Amino acid sequence: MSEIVVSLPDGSKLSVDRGATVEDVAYEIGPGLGSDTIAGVVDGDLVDKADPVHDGAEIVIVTEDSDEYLRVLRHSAAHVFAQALQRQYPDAKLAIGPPTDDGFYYDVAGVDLDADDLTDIEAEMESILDSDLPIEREIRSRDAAFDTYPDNRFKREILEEEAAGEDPVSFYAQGDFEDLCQGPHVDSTGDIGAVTLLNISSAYWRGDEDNETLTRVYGTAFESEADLDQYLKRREQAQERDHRKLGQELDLFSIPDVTGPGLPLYHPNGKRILDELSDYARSLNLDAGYEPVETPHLFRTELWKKSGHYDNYVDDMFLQDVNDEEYGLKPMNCPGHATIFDQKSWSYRDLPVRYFEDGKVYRKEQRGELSGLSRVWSFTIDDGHLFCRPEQIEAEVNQVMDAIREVLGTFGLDAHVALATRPEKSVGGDEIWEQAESQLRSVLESAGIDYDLEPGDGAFYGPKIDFAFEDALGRKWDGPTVQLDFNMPERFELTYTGEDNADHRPVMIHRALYGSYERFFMVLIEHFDGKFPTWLAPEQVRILPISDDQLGYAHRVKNELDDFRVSVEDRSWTLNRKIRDAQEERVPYMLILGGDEAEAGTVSVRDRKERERGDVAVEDFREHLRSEVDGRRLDPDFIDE
RNA sequence: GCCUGGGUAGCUUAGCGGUAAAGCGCGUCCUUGGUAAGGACGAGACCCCGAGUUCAAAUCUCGGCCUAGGCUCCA
Repeated sequence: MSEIVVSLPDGSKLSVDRGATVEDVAYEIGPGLGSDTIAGVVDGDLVDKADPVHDGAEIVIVTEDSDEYLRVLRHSAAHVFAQALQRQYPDAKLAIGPPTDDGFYYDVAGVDLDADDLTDIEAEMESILDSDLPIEREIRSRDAAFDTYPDNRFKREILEEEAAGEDPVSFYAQGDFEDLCQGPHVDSTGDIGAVTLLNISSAYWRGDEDNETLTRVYGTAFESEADLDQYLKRREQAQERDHRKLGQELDLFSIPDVTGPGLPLYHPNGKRILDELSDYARSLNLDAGYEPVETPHLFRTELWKKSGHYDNYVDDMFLQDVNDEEYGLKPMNCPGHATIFDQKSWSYRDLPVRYFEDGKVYRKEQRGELSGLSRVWSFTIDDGHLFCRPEQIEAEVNQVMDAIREVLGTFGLDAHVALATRPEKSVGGDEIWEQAESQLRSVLESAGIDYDLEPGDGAFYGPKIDFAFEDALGRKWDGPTVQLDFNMPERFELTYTGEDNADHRPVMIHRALYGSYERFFMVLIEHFDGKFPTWLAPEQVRILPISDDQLGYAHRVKNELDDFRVSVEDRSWTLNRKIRDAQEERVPYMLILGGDEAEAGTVSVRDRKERERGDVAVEDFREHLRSEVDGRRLDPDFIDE
């Protein structure tokens, strides 16, 4: 019998018989591993342990201790859901039910479910786990597979497309249930320690909005009840951090019905934070050689016809007739900035030219997409555009990346970085695209940044580097960005005079350090759980007199701290009550003043981390505050010292 | 835009055919307190909007608006 060679995670090679399965490989490595094998990863794909391996394959053996094991277990949990559903709703048509990053879902048709029904299904699932049904792989011919699903067009479609040409195909069976499936699965339903169904929603068949809508049930599963409880607890805590909830509780912003959807109102507390963010971005931009500009909110649509946005996005623009002429609220700031650039002639010596503006834009996003501050109709971009010579791209992008990384560092934020390259429909020649993409890649690599390559995901006008943040519920949102643009300079016929005294086309770079203030604010609220660093906190210090007798002294202390956002608590409450209120509002520092302090001319400091220090000179506290705020430090650290 | 839930005092929610209830917040008074809720009294609601069913609608039906979770989209 001939042999083939496979490679293992530690880089070693192993010879096995041709036709060997994943499980055979595991036994070859060691009998203990062989018997523990649940599944395998072959060339990056999760497969059943009974799948054959091929010559040169990279093999990872999956056991109960592997990272992939939870995925396998959740896939099996999806089958258990389907089994339970079919028992209670025999007419339900199963479509597809894969594992996800933190659970599974199953899309089904032909049932009318609501959230209350999930309880019963869950109970049925529990009983399937208790029955500890063996999960067995069955190989069936194509014809037999089609016969299994005489009236389930989803499964038939999967056989025709995903499993095109496969014969035989695999099924997995457990008790009274079977499902067309590639696997892998755990050995028995009893191996699934804990399951729960989380919510019910809908999805288009194959994610195409022209297709029918299926009912999607989300759930998750773990090896043990304890793991599940921990997950549910963490999920609950995350919901407590939701920026919409905190925005309400901390009086930061609101989006009332009367103002229209996706049109947020910033209250004084929220606006103070936005102003600090804006000042910070402005100082970074000024240091980096940007010049502030300002453009109006309303323009002739002429401008967007010229930029090309009108053709592509007219349905998402807010338009208005003025004296029989069409105007529109700006959906982008770049055409305005390009037009400023175009108002005079430039020498190559002047480049790069860099403009920035906190520019409010208006986009009529799909109604179902609006969500708190994450996706809105009116938002402000910390928008910068720079115009440079092609050979300056790398240096400029580098500078922008440095600024973005400084911002992330200041807030202690993590972001996913992606390089998005040329899409199918694009403008600009091959040469400039290749040059630009390689410059972006070289910036990322020389900075040692981990990034995902997203081929074909660039804008039609140029490649880009995007930074994405996760919200409290684990959803990803785009934030800071650097985008090259070969289109706009062309459309606006922007030029500069080169050394050769001829006209040349500049490259335009769009960049934002935050993305939009709205979304960045959302990220910060959730990231800090409302406990903003002192420099951002709407109220930095609250003075709590123990009784009304100290009110006079409290106001004198406030005056000594008038560089900062300080208030005096003058409600006639007990000290405990005052502390509780300040604590719940996440005020970084409380100064507690009683008779002793008033007499000594000192203050007693408590921070929101519940640490205290008495007998502090106001002067010392003020100096500390100055350095903490100017240093944009993350946590109140007076009491660390 | 699509699917499924939901909209009741400033906030969080209960009530689900007989015109409204609680906690917090707010106001007044008492209390003047030493590191996370002192007490009493009081004010506060076109029960999202419009139409329909009914002797009677916050409650049932339909439409609209807003909202939540997905899906689709995102210059």
